[in-house]
Amino acid sequence: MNQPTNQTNYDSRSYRTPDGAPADIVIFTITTSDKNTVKKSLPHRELQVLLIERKQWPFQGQWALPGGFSKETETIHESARRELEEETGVADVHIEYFNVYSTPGRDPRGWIISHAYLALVNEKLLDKRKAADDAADVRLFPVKTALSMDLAFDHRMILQDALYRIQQKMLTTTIAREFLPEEFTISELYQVLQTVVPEFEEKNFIRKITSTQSREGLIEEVRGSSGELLASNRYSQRAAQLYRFTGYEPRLSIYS
Amino acid sequence: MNQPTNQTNYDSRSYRTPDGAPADIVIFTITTSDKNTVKKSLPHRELQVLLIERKQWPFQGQWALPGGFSKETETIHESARRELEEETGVADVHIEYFNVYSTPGRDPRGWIISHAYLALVNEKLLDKRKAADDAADVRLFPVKTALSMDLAFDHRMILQDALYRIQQKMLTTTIAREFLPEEFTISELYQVLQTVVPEFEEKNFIRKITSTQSREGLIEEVRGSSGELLASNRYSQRAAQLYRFTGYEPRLSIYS
DNA sequence: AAAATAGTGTCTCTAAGACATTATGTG
DNA sequence: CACATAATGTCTTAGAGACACTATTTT
Repeated sequence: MNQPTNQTNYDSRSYRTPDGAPADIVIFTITTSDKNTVKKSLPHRELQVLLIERKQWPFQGQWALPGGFSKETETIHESARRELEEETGVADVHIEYFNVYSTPGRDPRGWIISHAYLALVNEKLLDKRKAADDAADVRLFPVKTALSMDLAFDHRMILQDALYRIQQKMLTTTIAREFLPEEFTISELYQVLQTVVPEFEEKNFIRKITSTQSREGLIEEVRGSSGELLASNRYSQRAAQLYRFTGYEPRLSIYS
Repeated sequence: MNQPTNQTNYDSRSYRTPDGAPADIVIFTITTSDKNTVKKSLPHRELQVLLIERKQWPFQGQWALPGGFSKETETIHESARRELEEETGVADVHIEYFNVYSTPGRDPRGWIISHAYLALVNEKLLDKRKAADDAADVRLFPVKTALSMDLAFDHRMILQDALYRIQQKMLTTTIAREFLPEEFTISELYQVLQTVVPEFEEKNFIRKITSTQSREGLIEEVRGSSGELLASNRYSQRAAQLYRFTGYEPRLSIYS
């Protein structure tokens, strides 16, 4: 690309250069499964991560984060999105960059600098893929389980860092929406938050989240065509008010 | 490093590999200069960024962020710290990674993936360096000025992203401490916040920051050996109470 | 009626926010 | 005494936090 003329004495070949710049992706989803209770009840939810079993050296037979080498003609971000689509069959989901891993020796193939992304994929979207190729070498694991496994490379650390990041983001942004349908009940939202951040606990959550002044329109009631409030009884006998995110993202500050 | 034996058919030389993985560093500082008022007064503060003038192709003669290629034997983080120390003469300051830049063609020297760090350096620490080598090719620029300049590579965008990040962090963490002495007055803290985030405005700032319950020990009064409160009259006739950060970092949440 | 979730009533306490007022010490 | 910053007084409003209580619908 536009090589200048006075390229006096620069030659990249005179330096040792990296052997690759892959993107690795921590793909999170939340699975839901019905509790077998007498009545309708809230489902059991669990935070899962997608792993693939390596077929070749190095770390053959071990589980690893999906990922792949980026090409000269794309940004690493594009590489990550491509990889995500290959593994899950979905595009246009939340994907964000969070760290780089470059400890010497982290990859026996050479000097390989890994760029770690995290993606949040709604279970609904993953289901399609599952039907298509139910390969035994691509599986969802509960995050807790994955963290106790002997993963390839430094992927355990990457997963740990990703978990920390998603927990932080879950409480400070509205990414919880990625795990929810467009319209959801307060209980669903609360469950999702608790699934990702087990320590999160707010008594009177419904009170806080719906108080007008402070939350100032983070979520809003869903109304029908004639303005009446809409509710759902997916999870309970008594129908619950449906809400949706408004698109408003509060700015947080420790000084106000 | 520990090459396994069954390295069946992997050869990194069969792929196109990157030509370098540098770290670029956005070094922020806040300069203070006395206003010429009749009485003692708060100084004028300005957010500055350190730039260096390029001596070679490419972008010869243009200003750029300090940075350098990372080596195979170090992490990129170590590379960034090394670079920071070379340019400023200081170690052990706040430095954090924030993004990667990999748009094809961003560097005419080839496929070069830049890792962007931001560092916060106290003006006091930079002064030492200034005396040592006052090279005209290393200078502080007000951030606003730097953003209007034609910087080398995609450094304008990197600077823009770094500014956004530091503004966010300034309000959600206690990094303001990096720009303050150990012991500071409420006005100093407020000034630093406003210097980095001009939109930040809190009437009754002193009330909020010192109210016990909500801030719950973010800062604390400085006391002398016999327990008496210590104050400073650096900036005013009436001495102001000195405070220090406690080390406590509040966890923020939009849901509570 | 019991189960399971949804939502309200009510109370106390304390912070938020606004704004005027007072305090301090020196050129 | 005027200047420039520091800090308090006072008032209103409203949320936070806790917990008991009521509501809804199906098996």
